[in-house]
Amino acid sequence: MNRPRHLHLAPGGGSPGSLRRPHSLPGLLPQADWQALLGGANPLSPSQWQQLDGMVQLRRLHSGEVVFLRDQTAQSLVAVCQGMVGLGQTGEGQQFRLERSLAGPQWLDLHSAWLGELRGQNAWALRPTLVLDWPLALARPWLEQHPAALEQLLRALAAQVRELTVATHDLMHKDANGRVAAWLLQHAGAGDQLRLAERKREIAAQLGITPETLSRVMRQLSNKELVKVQGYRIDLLDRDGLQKMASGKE
Amino acid sequence: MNRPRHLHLAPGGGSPGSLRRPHSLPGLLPQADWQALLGGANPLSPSQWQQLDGMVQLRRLHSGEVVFLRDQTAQSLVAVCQGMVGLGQTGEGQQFRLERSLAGPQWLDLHSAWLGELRGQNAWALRPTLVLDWPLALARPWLEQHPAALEQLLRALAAQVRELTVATHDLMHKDANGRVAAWLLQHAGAGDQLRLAERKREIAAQLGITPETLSRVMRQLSNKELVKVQGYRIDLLDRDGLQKMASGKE
DNA sequence: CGAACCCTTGATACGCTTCAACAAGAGTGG
DNA sequence: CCACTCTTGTTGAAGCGTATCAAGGGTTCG
Repeated sequence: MNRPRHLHLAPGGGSPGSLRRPHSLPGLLPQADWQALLGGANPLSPSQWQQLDGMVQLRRLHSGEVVFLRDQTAQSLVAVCQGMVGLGQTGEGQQFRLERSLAGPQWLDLHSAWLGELRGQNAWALRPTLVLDWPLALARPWLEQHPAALEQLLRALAAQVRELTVATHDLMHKDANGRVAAWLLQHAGAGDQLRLAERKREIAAQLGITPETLSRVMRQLSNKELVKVQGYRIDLLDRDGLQKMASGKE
Repeated sequence: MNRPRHLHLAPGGGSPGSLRRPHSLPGLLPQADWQALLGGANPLSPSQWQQLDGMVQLRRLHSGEVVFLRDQTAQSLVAVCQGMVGLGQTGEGQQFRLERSLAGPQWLDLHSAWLGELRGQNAWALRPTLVLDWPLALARPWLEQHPAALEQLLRALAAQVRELTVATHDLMHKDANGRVAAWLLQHAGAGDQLRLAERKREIAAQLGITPETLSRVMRQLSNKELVKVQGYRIDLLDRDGLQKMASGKE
């Protein structure tokens, strides 16, 4: 009912292979990474893995397919095991507008089911993706027997609160330059090189700006020799300068 | 080190009494409302109340006093028992910039301590306030013995995720008119009348706009006869019109 | 009374969006 | 192989929305 009709191929320019969208689902071995989702520091036992596998439902999704819709009642915890999922509202004309994207393995919607509310956002696969549904009716009693896992779930929820708090702060108080600079620093991690894993328009959407503005900002950063842009490959030339820009100064 | 020196009296106009800021702390009986914070549906027993009271530290704060600072390591769960607390970052010149305000009884910072990180935001009393600190080192073992309470905590965290998600969405996709309209509808609840419990500049800050813009938007709404403004008292005249404006249409 | 605070209103400036056009890459079908 | 289409990113010109700066009125406090 929605988005991509064909989705030939992804970006021009450097066009990293990771962005290609084949019609057939590649080797997504249908397996959940429970250690990443629930384990944390203390490892889970093989029997626990088995119990968990028995409770969940796995779905392999093509690029563009719906994970859930915002007016559906939430009765399960949802995670993306592999691939990438977009979260957002419906804009004009039934089209999805991206607000956030999550790469697996990561929890996708932990909060709605606990509140017994609607999902609140639409979720759809941004590329071939493996998604996990864990009905809360099964999860709740299991978690009561495994407080360590429950605490890990709580930690994941806490991390989301932190991320969203930062996001609202940036939207309120940073201009486009600052948000882009902050995004670059965050996604570069330790290294000074970074390869964009999403289309630029998707990055722009998550920063709350238009693709045109992102393009102009990148050129501006490039002119100031803060970064070097080659298609989807970006080198950070001046971290201090970027940091200053991300702080809103200058 | 910061904000109000005197804070004579609050707003002009209608000037609701709830906004006055006396120098002496009125009758804040130093008691935590555990039922609201941890109970939820199932009631807590008197012995549990006692245990909890023994673990926490209560602080009575004057208007403007600091609850915590953003570069402090979080080792406790913090809640507002009574009064009102502002959350935000430090702007230029060591001044606090409000981003969110929470009225008691409500959890203030549930997430930082679980992550073992810094607070990330400053928190200060917006009026005489009773604040609760619950060291995580004590809370964690107690919660393992009381899974129902832990689940309630998780629910509170989930509610914060939902709120923040809505906030980021609004900041990304709604203009000032839409955000104000949405705010009015949310805070009016069922009734068509609503009395502002904060200064207008604080409301504006939470909406990510300047006080000037808020004033202009209110006049615009008033001219369209969507609302009737009398100082700090606001009557909603046309909920459908406001809803339409909040949706971004028109 | 003056001082301090708040809200309001007006004029101006700036940032970003919108609209439009263009180039490049990649599939499609002749 | 070509032209054709559809995508993405880029660049430019115009316009809207909001911030900024400045001034004035209202209220409370000392």
